[in-house]
Amino acid sequence: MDFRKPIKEFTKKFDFKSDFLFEGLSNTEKSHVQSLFEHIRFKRGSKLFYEEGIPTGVFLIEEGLIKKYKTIIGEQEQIFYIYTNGELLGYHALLSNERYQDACEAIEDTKVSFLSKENFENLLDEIPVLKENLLSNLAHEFGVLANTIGLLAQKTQSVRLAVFLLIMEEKYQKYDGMKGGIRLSRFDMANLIGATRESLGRCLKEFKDRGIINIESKAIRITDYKDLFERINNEESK
Amino acid sequence: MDFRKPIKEFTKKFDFKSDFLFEGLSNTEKSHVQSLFEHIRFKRGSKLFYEEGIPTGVFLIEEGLIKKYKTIIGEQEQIFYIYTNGELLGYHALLSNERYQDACEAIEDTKVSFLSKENFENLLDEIPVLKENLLSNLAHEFGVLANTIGLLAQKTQSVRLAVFLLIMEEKYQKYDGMKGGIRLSRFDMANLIGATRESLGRCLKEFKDRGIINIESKAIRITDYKDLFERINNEESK
DNA sequence: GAAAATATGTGATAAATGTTACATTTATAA
DNA sequence: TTATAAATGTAACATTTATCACATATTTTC
Repeated sequence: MDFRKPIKEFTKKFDFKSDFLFEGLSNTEKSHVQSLFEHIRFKRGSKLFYEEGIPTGVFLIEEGLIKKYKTIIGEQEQIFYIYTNGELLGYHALLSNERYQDACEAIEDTKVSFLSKENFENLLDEIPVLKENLLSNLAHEFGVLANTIGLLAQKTQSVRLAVFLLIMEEKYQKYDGMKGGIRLSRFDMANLIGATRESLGRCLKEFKDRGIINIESKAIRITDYKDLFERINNEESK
Repeated sequence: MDFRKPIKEFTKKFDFKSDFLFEGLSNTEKSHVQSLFEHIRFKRGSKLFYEEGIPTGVFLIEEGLIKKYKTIIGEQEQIFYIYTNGELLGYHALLSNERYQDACEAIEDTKVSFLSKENFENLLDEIPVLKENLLSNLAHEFGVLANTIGLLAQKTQSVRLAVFLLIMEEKYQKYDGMKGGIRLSRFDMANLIGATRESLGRCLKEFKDRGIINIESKAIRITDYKDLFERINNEESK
């Protein structure tokens, strides 16, 4: 039995799906949008924007992997989303006329198409369907974050890890076809699932010992999708 | 020293602030909006709408307390927001032309002003500032949910409880001036902070024994704001 | 390429949290 | 009102997770 389909169905709940934003545009409109893009590269570790920074425009990821995070309470940072190829980011601040409320940093070398604030706002006026799409996307994102809250509030670490492995596998699949496996830093990974680095390590080791995943020099590959998926669905909560 | 101000500053991070939605409207517009409202009551325990239900309109809470929750994975439900007086709810599904993605249930007797889907959509067309306000509010809500994710991912149960006590105190303040204290069921409270009912009970007891809160027949009152607030800010994370 | 800094792995231990089981209180319905 | 159900409190115990203290890679910098 193939678990790809039910897994995809499941991971959808944690996907912003912002790649549908340009759906419903005519070809003329699409190429108009295309013509306004400016292509920029970000090296691994560099930031696309900072918390409290003044919004400059939006970024469409051509190829890359980007973490979105924000400061909670003291100085602790929390990653709450990973973007990859085809996703649009940076529009929240523009839509609400506020400063950036979170930060974005490339966790792999990234190519983006940049659209300046001015061009973006013009486009929104010229192409009404774009504004509609953005609105429905914002509403959809609301559900994704709610699902994440539920996951963190109700599931044990190993289930949380199982979920994020499935999510990250798809992200890396889109990013580079999983050529080099999942290569998130252990810090980022622990942060994502709300665990300490050490606990995450132990969880990973257990998965490895059980033959669920394969780890070679940090790169993780899933070998037993069935186990991960059943673990998520069957395992009782906290 | 009064802790009210810094506490308010802090709890803002967990507040949807949807009560600003009608700001910027002229008096004529305001009374036009008013005229379209239909007044409805919901008894404690009754639902305003269900997950997967077809959106009928939006609800402005006149007086009440409402929990928003959704089903995560199996049949487990997760509460991720509590609405009170002055807040508008139910517009996500309308804006995205989807079914309701979550459910809302009155946890205290509630009076709402209901605006039908049709009237709501007409208003959005007639009063552009309303659409702008909704958009910025959606972007703001995004940040609130991200903060909640960080709280659940990084803080211990007792810190999470401290935060929710401060939040809930303000909600009840708006609802009935804290006349009867915080009266959330232990189930809902445990669900909100991502704990079991028993662990929550222990935490509450500890707070009570330390003189931080007062409990009389389920109703909770905060007696030591300073302690709660410092607990949140000083206590190291998980 | 060597040295320093950073990231990762691991084990012992402590602390936090969940589980089970049952008593007690409070709400609900007949 | 009484009977019944639901919610809450509590304690012993099991499990999960965090902390601490290092050893060992792996990267980065000069």
